[in-house]
Amino acid sequence: MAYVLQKDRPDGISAIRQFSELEPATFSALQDMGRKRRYEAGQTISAEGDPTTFVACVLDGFLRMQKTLADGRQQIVGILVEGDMFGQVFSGPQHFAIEAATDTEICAFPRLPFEKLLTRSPDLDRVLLLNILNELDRARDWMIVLSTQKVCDRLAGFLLVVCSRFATVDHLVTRVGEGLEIRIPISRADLASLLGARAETISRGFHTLEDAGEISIVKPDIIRILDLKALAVRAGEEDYPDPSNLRDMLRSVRQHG
Amino acid sequence: MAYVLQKDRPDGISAIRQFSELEPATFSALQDMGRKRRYEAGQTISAEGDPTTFVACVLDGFLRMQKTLADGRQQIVGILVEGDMFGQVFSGPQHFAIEAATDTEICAFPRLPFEKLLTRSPDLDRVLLLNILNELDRARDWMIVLSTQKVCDRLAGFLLVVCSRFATVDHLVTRVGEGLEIRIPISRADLASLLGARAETISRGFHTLEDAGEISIVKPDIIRILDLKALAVRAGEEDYPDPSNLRDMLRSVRQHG
DNA sequence: CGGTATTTTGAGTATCGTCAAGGCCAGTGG
DNA sequence: CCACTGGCCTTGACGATACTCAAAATACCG
Repeated sequence: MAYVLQKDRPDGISAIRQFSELEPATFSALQDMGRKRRYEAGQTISAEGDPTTFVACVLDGFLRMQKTLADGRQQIVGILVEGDMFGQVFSGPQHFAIEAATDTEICAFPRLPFEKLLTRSPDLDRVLLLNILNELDRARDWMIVLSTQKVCDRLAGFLLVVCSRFATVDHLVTRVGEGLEIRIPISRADLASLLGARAETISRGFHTLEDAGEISIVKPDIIRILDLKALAVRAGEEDYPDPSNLRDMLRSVRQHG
Repeated sequence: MAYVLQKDRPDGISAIRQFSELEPATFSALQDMGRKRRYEAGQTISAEGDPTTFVACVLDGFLRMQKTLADGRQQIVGILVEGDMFGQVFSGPQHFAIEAATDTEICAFPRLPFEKLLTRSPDLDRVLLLNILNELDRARDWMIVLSTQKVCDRLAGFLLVVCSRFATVDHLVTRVGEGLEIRIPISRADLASLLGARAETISRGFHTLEDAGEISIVKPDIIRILDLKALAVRAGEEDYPDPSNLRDMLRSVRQHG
């Protein structure tokens, strides 16, 4: 398995902003124990119920966190993007399977050395705590999105989440003139699973939003946002424009088009 | 506001199992800074967007974590029970309001002293980390429950969650002969909000489950479980009987009836 | 340019939300 | 002791929404 070094960004964990705040000693210890791994779209990185042998950090690509239901359906409970960590620390086996949704690169740390480093590095402990708090926030935001009754409203919520949280990731969100253009990195079927609906309904939902003049479907996976406010209303966002989100959004999204 | 001491359990944070693992110095520092507070059902403990001035731990009762949507509806994203902590550490204002669902007693720690203690007490840091990881697990379990299509299936998932996670709380779950009897501590309306449905639909769902012979509605808030396996299948639990859950369940539920 | 996977569209059915009315229970006051 | 009241739960009828299954259209890839 040959590693292809990416020239346009720092190598390995240096690319992850949150690790740059670590003390040099901790950082280099982490760097020494980390091993890069690549996975192709569709590969399983960690199965449900596996004892966790490593803690990892996503460098590039998109991962699905999912659970297999009794009837065989796969329910997606979250998407992992660059900078996200997974593999439970201090806990037993994982409750969810991790699969590559696209080609993916991660940095894996063997669990025991990592925990050992953790106990003597308050700075790493802090980074981890913040990471988990962030995860928790996202999980709850997701619950709000999922709590919406109509599928188009969930779609609106999804688009807003991508705008705010995934804005800094890859080139998912770009500014095109007045509006924003979003690339949806996963298939309709995955999106349907994520939003608790069927692919057909997702499709209809997108076209409903388009007919309402709130978005424009450039290509199936490229959505242009025409009326951010209308989407926010659909999603039930009380405080539009969400100050923190919008600030993040505008700070991180540079003029690309 | 007179505090009524409860005689059948240790006072204050001593009652919370997870704190008993702290080192004595940390524990007593925590005990010194903690202040008990009581709230009546319906009172708001912390509003959405409030800057968090304290971190707290639930001693008794049930709290709602909720968000007010644009249309004024209240969406519940979680229930807090004894031992749960809330009030974000190291983060900005809260994203959700905290309200008392029943009469409630909490122990509040002023935020700054708490964080100060936290930075010099790795044991407290560990407890907090575990608490947050636990929260994250629960949030994801909820997402699985919410991802179910039909409301009766979500109800089934809810009942299982109560059995596993809330088994140790108060006297919510008791064994009655062969089966389990569950007390539902919140109203139909709250339950509906939690499960993303209407109170009417929740009612119909319970009666559908009763007609199917899987539960028996003893009183509106007392549900007897007749067919745990059928509920698990509805909820999409692949691995019935869920080993960890069932073990917890049987370990913690003593013969009461 | 063809073959495959994905997305979209269509028609029929099941489920849920909505609105309105009725029933149950506890607390209150006669 | 009983009637009254208010809150909550339940039931019924109808419209809206989403799921299912099937087929067509489009995009993707060599």
